[in-house]
Amino acid sequence: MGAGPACGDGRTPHALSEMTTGAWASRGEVRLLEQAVQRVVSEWIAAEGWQDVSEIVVERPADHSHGDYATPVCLQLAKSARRAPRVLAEELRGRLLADAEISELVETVDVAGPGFVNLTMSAPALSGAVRAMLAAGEDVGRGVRERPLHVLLEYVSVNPNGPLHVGHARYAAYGNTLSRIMAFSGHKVSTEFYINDYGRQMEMFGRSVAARYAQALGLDLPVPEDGYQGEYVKSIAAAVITEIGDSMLEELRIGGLEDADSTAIGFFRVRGYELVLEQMGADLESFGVGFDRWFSETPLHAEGRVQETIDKLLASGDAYARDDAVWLRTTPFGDDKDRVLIRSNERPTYFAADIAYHLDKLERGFDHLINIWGADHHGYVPRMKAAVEILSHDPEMLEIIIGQMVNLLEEGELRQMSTRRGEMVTLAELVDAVGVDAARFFLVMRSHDQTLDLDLALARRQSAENPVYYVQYAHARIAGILRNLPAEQAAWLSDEGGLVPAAAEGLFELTYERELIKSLAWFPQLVIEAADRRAPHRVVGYAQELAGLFHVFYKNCRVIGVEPVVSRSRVGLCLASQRVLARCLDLLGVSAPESM
RNA sequence: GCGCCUGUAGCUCAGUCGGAUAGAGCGUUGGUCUACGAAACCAAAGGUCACAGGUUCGAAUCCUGUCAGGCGCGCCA
Repeated sequence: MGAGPACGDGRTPHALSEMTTGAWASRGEVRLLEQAVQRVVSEWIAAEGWQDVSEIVVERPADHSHGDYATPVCLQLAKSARRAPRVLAEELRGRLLADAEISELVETVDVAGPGFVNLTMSAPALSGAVRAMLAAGEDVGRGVRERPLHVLLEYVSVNPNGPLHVGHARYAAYGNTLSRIMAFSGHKVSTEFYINDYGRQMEMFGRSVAARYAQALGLDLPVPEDGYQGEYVKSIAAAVITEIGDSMLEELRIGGLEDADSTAIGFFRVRGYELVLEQMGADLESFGVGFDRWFSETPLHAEGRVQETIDKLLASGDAYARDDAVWLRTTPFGDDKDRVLIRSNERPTYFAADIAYHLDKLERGFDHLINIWGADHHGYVPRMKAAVEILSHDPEMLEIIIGQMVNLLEEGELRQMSTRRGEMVTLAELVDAVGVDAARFFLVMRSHDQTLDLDLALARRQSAENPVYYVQYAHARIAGILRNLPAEQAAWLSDEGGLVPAAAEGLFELTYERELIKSLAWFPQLVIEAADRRAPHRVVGYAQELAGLFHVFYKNCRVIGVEPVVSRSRVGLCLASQRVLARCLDLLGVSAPESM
């Protein structure tokens, strides 16, 4: 796969959706029942000569009375086999029970409903799963890819002309969490912030800083009509004054703000954006978001690389001149119209620089490029994908993830944000209000293509009831339990391998234990799904489910003061639960407290 | 007008690429700490999955149309 014609459904790039398994599973410590069932079914289909089904579904039924695993495959096969689903299900049941591998892992195999085959795990399968998790240690759930990809993930990427607001915070949290998940799932991920430090918006920003600088020194230069009115610009101007005093004032008095190429305006633009960028880096860092590289747009222009890229496109015939401008031929690749690279005033467009940037990415040899953009840029997607396809000849090389917006509410009232008017709630303010953990958890809790309502007043007031604490509490609770184990029991922890026997009387026979183990055993697959579907919010949902199952288990199952074998195995279950919870929180960039 | 995203409980949202009786949190009501952490647990109430057709053994999920909301449709970035 990978080299053939595009066959993706547009939601998952086919290059990334190859079959994979968690490390501890693929090492053979646990033979996943699911895979064994799939094997038996496909052998059966081949033997009978039936038409293959697209995927042999083996799922965890929502209803526990339907067993631990279930497959509806007989319903799908009925037509091709020309036999009643329940008859097929009975035959499959026999085949499953006759299989050496499955019979060991399975307690019961039942035919139910219109033709489902339901399986329940055997005690050895349950204890084997826990033993394998403990053996994997901190790496439990880490994925191994048959073909790991080196992915470049670009996100946040804004004009450095103002503080990051909560909309940016969402993309920062999403992108950072995604990078952690993809890396943990077995890919190699590099992250990058593209600094849009060039162009008209930045010139306007430079003028705005200059105006505030002049004003602070008693020269009445008004901030331009389309300039940046926010208070933070005054702070920047003040910072500049402490650095250079009034040494730029005279030049502003003479030259004013009009000439963008003047040394004064240029100075304020550059110094202003450096200060903003510094703050951005600090804010992101304290938010748990770091980048492998910060890539500045300006050198692409200064070093002539934008022009080189355009020349290359002209030479290949993908670009052409018309109406005093230069255009890129993007329509053959699904765009509505061709796009301008060089304006009739001879200045290159933002798009032209972005192409040069993406050419740079391609030349660095990544297998796959991912950009995360806000919904307000989605109209830009077809031209960018067209450009990368022209450069790479691979329509799937670039994947653009569109994140929907954040609606900021205050007591249910919508608050509009505008960087230019300086009306916004910043990332830093959000973190001050609710803390990093709650902010990150909340921002990735929902699917990225759902607009997110964030009520600041509510978030502030309910901070003690935030769902993040539910998960953190489960982790802290386990830590507390293990910390307070009596000496004899505490000694068990030094021999994790000996905690859970392969089989014993009373071992994991309660529903609470079984449900918890099943959920834990699902984790490696959850990681793969969250990574391949670019869906960090699944990790949140999973962590909540797991925490809930642990709380119920703990409420109903004594860990200490029961049969030694049962007691030891439950300590093992606590330990495995704690590790998986800690890993989930780590993937989300949320702390896993030992106590709270 | 065209394109993208969305429409599921009072509110905010999940829903394992088409599976069995649609779930969670918050909110509401009522229970549970003289054995390991009550930031927890248990129970109750609450649904025309926007609407109408279609595809099939089976649809919240896929297709078509309608309605509603958000975003976009520059030689701005």
